[in-house]
Order: sequence, then structure tokens, then C-alpha cells
Amino acid sequence: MPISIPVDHAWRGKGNCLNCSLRSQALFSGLIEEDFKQLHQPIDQMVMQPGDVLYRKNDTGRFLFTVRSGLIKLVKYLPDGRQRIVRLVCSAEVMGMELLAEESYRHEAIALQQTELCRYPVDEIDRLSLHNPVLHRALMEEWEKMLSEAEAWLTQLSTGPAKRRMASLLLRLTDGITSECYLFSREDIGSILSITTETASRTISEFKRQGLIKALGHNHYYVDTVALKAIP
Amino acid sequence: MPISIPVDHAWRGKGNCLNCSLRSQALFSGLIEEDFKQLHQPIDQMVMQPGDVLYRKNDTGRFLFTVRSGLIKLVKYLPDGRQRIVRLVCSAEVMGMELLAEESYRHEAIALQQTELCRYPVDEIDRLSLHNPVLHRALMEEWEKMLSEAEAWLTQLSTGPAKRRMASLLLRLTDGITSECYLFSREDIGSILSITTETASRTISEFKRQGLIKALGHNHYYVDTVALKAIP
DNA sequence: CGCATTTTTGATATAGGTCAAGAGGCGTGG
DNA sequence: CCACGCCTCTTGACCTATATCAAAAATGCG
Repeated sequence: MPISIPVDHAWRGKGNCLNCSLRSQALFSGLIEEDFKQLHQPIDQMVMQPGDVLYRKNDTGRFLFTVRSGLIKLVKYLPDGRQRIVRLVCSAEVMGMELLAEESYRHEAIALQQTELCRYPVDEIDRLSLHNPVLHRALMEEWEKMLSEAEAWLTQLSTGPAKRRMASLLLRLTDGITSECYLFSREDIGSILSITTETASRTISEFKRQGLIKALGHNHYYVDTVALKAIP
Repeated sequence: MPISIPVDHAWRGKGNCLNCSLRSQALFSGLIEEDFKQLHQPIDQMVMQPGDVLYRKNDTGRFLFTVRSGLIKLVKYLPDGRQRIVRLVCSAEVMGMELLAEESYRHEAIALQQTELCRYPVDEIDRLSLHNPVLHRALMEEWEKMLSEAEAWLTQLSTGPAKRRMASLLLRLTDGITSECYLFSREDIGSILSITTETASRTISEFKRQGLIKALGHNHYYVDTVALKAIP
């Protein structure tokens, strides 16, 4: 494992929430121009490279983040020191919500791909959400989405035989339009599915042999989504 | 499996939140007399018997619930029809929070023991929390607690060997003072830990033989917490 | 007391873990 | 530009934990 040093965030430029391409899905989607004028601090953006660490467990933090593109893993460490990935944060999803209730982050957040982020000062969110019904509701929906997602993670990615779990992961990572999918290290796959790197590797190899997936490049596959859904 | 019919809730009497014995931990803990006067509807209480169904998935609902005593299981059904228990709700914990973001419940909620509940009209919570900073924060903390708990469920109860998972479950259910624990059916234990009923039964038998737990009555055990924590 | 259900126990099968070796990529430095 | 070395990935052989199938024992209920 290469050692990654937390990037001293190159937060460049102001985000432009009103004209954001993710606007319809993002946390601030319901806010209007008037609301943005009330912000005391700018919304900043940055880009992370694979392996970069955004924050670590117990880091005191003042920002929530939205992923604009790319993929972030949220990692927990088990008593025996092994890592377990408890969530993948992808486009239009929010991380760091724990700061609304606590002062520090609960995970280690590491980029799996090149990732663009926006960051929001948690104080502003807190302040605005107390009187802005739209943001208030957006927060409730965000919490509910995360909780619901956590349960899906449990039932789909951590239950049943390895092939079924791997299929669920692939389906989750596959682009709905092109049926293409970018994978990452076998070790990371293992700590998502609670299987060993060897089993992860074997399962992927078997899927290749059976024609369920076809390599298009390094960790880049074409995925037969219909066939994967049919795996018992 | 006996068929359980949703009880037509015998909601008797008004709850008295200001003098509630759970007050320091409950959702409404921060509210003052003035706030309660603003409630348009009373807070009601009820008692459920083991096997009673509080609500089902997709039921439209207007209430959140707090468990005062007892234990509720929240169940999801897997594609293959088998059940998976995704959360246990015990004393002072809240369920039904999904109604703050959606109109219907996401689980089936079934009592495992005799259980006392309070119910809160979700509209009132929604309305009050938009301007009451204390309740607003209590909600954020409740969401965060549930999410954090969902991750613990994943890492402690769904990862690792069956003995370790069973030990974690027992420790979770054991009363800190008396080291006593009330268990439930092997089938339910299985669908918490993602193991078969047979493995659940065998594991418990082995714990008994090793003196890690001692039967005190029907599904009632004394638990050697120190020894259980030491299981690898 | 007798039947139905749940729990326990046993025998066997198998998926996945473990340990170990080899193959393939990729960056670094000559 | 090539060669070496370091990773990660793959594959193989073996072993163990848990699932599966089946039957007996225990428990609770009418």
C-alpha cells in the first residue's frame, strides 16, 4: 500500500450553485438566488486524484462535500486492523453529514478515481436549514437516502454467495447507458464485499470466462447486466 | 411461522413527555413546557405483545415511535423471500424516521418482546423542528446515531466468523448491570447474523458448553461478557 | 396428554479461506 | 529504450467453517 498524504486541498474558485449541472440532484437544489446571497462563505470546488485522502476518522471538520464526478470510498477499520469499506460516494452524493451532529468525521475518505468535489461550510447548512423549509427537507431526504443505502449495502453486498454479491457490486457501478464499468483494486473489492482478494479475483476471472463481463481496458469492462441480474 | 395481524393500536392515554422517565434520552428531551403547548395532537402510548406487527413496508404512516421498553425488529425481505433483520430498536430509540422524507415505512416492524411505545405525529415533528433549534439538532443526532448504528451492524454483526458475530450480538443484548440477556428464536438470530438457524443453534450450544453463557430460564441467559469479548 | 413447532444434533457437501507460487504491469534508473 | 524490481493480480492445492439435508429431542399449546 502506498502511503497517501492528506492533500492540502487546492480549493480553487467559487462554485456556482445556481448554474450547477448537478443542480436538480444536489443538496442545494431547492435554494434560490436570495438564499445564496445569505451565505457568508463561498462554495469551493476541488479535484482529487486516486489515493488522495480527503479526511480521516476523528479529524475535526467544518465542511460537507458533494461529489460532482468520480468516486470516493468511506473506510472503517475493524478491531483486527483490516479495513471495511462501508460506503461508496458517487456523483451528486453527499458525505460528511455526521458534522451536523458531531464535531469530527467518522470515516476515512479516499478517492478511488479522479474526483471533483464541492464543499459546503457545515455552519451555513446548519444555520440555513433551521429556517429554510426546502433545505430542511433536502437534509431529511439526504439522511434517509443514506440510511436506506446502508441497508441495501447490508442486504445486497454483504449477504449471500460471493458471485451474487460481486454481481450486485458490478451492477451498481455500471453506467446505465453504455453498460460500462470502472473497477478498482481486488483488495478494495474484497473489503466492500467482505471476501478475500483471492476470492474477488477468482470471481471476476470466472465472470470473464463466462462472458458476463468483457475487459475494455485496465479495470474497465463491458457488463452484461441482464445476465448478472439472473445470478442466484 | 404464525400469521400476525397488525394490531389496531390500542393507543390509550396521553403520554406525559415532561415527566417521562426516558426524558433525558428521548427525542423530545430538549423541549420545554412552552413547546408542548404548541402540539396540536396528544402524544399517545401503547403496549405490544411479541409477534405483534406495528407497521408493514409501504404502509402509509403519520407517526414516529419511541420504544420505552422492550424490543422491536425491523425486517427487510430479500429477493429470494428470506427475511433479513436490519435493525433492532430498543429502549429510548426511535423508528419511523423515514416518514420525515417519504410517505411510507420502509420495513416491517414486529415486536420481539412485550414492548411499550410512544408515538409522535410526524407532522408535528416536522413543523416544530423547522424553527426549534433543540429539536432540529435532536433529529440530526438521531439520524446520525441510526447511520452509525447501521455501520456497526455491518461491521460487527455481518462480518467475520459466526462465533464472533454471535458474541457481538449477545454483548449488545446483555444488560450492563446484571450481565443478563434475553434471546429470541434461532431463526431471528439467523436473520440478524446472516447465518442459518442450525449454525445459530450450534453456536449457542457451544457457548453453553464452554460456560460463556448460562441458561437462567427460557431464552434467558447469564453472559460472561469478558470472555465473549475475547473471542477472535 | 398428544400434536405441532422449534431446537438440537448428526452426517455430508461445498463455498470460500489460507498458503504458496507464478504471471503480468508499471515505474525507475541505468 | 531496455532491464530490473516491486506490486498487484491470477491460479493452484488444500483445509476449514458453514450450509444442507435429515432425524431425534425438547418445548409449548390446545
